[in-house]
Amino acid sequence: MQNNKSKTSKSERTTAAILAAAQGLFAEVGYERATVRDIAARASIDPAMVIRYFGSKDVLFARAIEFDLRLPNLAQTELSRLGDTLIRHFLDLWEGPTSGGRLTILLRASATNDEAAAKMRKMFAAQVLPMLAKISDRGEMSVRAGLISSHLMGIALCRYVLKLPPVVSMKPEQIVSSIGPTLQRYIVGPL
Amino acid sequence: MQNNKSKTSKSERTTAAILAAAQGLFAEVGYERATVRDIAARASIDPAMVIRYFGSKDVLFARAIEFDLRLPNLAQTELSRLGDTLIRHFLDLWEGPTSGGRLTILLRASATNDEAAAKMRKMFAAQVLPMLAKISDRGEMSVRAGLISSHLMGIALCRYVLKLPPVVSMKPEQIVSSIGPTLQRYIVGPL
DNA sequence: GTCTATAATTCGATAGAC
DNA sequence: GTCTATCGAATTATAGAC
Repeated sequence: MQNNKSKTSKSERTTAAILAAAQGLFAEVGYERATVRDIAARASIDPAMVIRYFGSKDVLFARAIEFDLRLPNLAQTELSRLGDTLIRHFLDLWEGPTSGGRLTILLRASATNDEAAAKMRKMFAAQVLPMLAKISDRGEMSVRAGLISSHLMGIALCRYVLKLPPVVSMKPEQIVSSIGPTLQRYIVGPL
Repeated sequence: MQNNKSKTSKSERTTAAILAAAQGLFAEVGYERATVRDIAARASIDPAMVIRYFGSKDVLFARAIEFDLRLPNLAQTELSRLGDTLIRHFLDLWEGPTSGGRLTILLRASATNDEAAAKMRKMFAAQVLPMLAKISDRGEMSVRAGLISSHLMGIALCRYVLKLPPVVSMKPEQIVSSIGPTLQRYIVGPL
């Protein structure tokens, strides 16, 4: 009959619903506490369908954290505003609708799941390091990248996972003006 | 017969062995993946003894993360060296034999376990905030504490949990000289 | 494609012999 | 105090009816 209003088949919509439900639950409670049953319930389908469509919980998890970072092109950024641009982009990433949830999943999981921690290290080596290497040829760029990543990951941890009150209630602009200068120094200043 | 070479009873030694094994496993794989059976195996005792001595896995976990922070007395520190002193003490704490393991347990677990996350928030409110309040009456001390905590937690996460190569291989003195000035600004500088 | 029923493990926790 | 045996609940995953 083909009387669906969209071009997506029912199975495609079901798959998407499962994935969305899984991302939500993984982000909220982590890998181990997010059961297949709970994911199915949130997607309003049968638990058996989750396995049917994805094969296993492990595969579903791998799919849920699958994405690329889309870092900003700092090569086109005014030299004096590198720090500001970096932290602003970071906040947009985490608080945007697309990747925010997946990043929270990954961060939460990487504390106990080695597959997730490995993905973190891989993203660092494959994306963060090259991005910084492009804008500066100062020495010890990997150390600089480490310092920057540490600060940014700490913000994400306190704001989105631990929910430390003062960090949660800070407005994005306040974060930018406070942390931007620090990142600026880590990029081009003295160590 | 009382022919033990030490004054500690066997039950006390067993309890200590269980607690040590639990701390090790909790630190390595987190709360959910550390099973009572594995903990017992590491302590070379029967799984039933774990429950007998501690009542439940939850209680055992609570005992494993039980400690106080012993923060430095910054009130006696030269004003210009507050940042240095803070990061140096932080590193000593994490890399020392006494509390390092427990802190790793707590950090790892707090990503997925709400009890652990609540303890983190409690430690922040009960110890970190008052410490900073003592040395400065500038405005927005809770924001300053949040910035400092974010950076420090990020270092711990990248160095002891995610094991990001450049952060792991940094020497303590390099961390102090890089991050000290940042913390100094977060304590007494402009936001 | 969907769901019921259940297999196969694994978990924390308990009962009771010794 | 210690260990064997096991319970009951929860988990992922599968088989098969519809």
